[in-house]
Amino acid sequence: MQGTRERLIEVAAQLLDEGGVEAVTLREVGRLAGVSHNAPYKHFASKETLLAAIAASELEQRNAALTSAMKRKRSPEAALRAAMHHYVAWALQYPARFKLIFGRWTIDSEELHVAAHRAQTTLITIVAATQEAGALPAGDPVRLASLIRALAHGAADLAFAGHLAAGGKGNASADDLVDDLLGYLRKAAHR
Amino acid sequence: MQGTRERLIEVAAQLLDEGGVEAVTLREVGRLAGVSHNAPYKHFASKETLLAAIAASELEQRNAALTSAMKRKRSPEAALRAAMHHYVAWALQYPARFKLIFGRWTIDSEELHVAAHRAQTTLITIVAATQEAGALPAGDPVRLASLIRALAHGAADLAFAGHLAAGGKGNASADDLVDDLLGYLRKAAHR
DNA sequence: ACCTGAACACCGTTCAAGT
DNA sequence: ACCTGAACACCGTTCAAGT
Repeated sequence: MQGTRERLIEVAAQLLDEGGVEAVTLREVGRLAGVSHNAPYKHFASKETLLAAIAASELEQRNAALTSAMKRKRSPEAALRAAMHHYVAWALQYPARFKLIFGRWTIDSEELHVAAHRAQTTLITIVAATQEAGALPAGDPVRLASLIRALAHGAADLAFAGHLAAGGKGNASADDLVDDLLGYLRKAAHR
Repeated sequence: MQGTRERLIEVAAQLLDEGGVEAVTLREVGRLAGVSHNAPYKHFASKETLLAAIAASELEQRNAALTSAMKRKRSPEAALRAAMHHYVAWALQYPARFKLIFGRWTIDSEELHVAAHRAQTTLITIVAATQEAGALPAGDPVRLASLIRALAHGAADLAFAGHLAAGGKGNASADDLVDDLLGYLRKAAHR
């Protein structure tokens, strides 16, 4: 038996996945949670705060999944590739969570900042290890991690919206683009 | 003296820039345009249709600006770099338009598809020319254009949301990431 | 401490009229 | 052909109560 607060978050996340952020209404959340339409205000200052709580919880989960998945890979390069493919797959399967986390936060949640920073740090570590293995060009790993993350992010976003090379040959999935980038970077490293 | 339809689009675009898509209410649009709150329904089937009209008009404008800017560049490589920097600058200056165009379209506007396809074609042409000049790796220009566009898109989106290497050294702007990618691709081409 | 019901000021959309 | 005012079914949020 969980508390009302946890049930509200759970129900809201479900609505989010089913119909996007616009489907998350406090009234429907309350109804599904079996409380009145304004009971959420006893646990969250506003609808935005509830959404921020969902985003933070999702980021934590992603982080845990990422770090545990990393340990199962033999080479840092394979780990990096797998991490980016997971990122893309997650974004395409849960687009509303993806958009929620990477939209602009009107709530300045400390929890959210910490989780985002941790995710970034994990990626930087993998990038640095891949550089040492010679599969990525030398240089600031922070900046290189940003490059790789930005590509995965953009590819996932365009793919979801249906803007990725619609029709004809030359079609590339978001995963293909991730592989292309890592391939070019590997080539750029070996000269 | 313009028609009501044009004034509605103009006013709605202004609200969009000022307060994002959530600030665009049909009632406020009507008020600013000097008509009743449901006059927009005589010109657009729904709020979504009005937003789609804004997106299409914006895409056309971007396209015109892009093609005219291309002609002023000496090399295809310089043209490509300038095009991506323009894209990023536009996304950061008009984030609501950016999100509107690259969000999922619930309206299947033919106008919108045509404009998006034209923009893609323009970019592919530049990419192919840059390949011939030897500043990009060989291979399918459609796929390479997708890679470059996805990076610019992701970098702009992360930069706007404040998720790009927050704090510390190794900070990279979206423009930096575009330059980094083109640099690596150039290096990968010359081996 | 946690919850409820009524109320307020908004929405998008529809409809019966008006010119 | 284009517009209006009233109405409907929703919202987020607040507030005075209740246990």
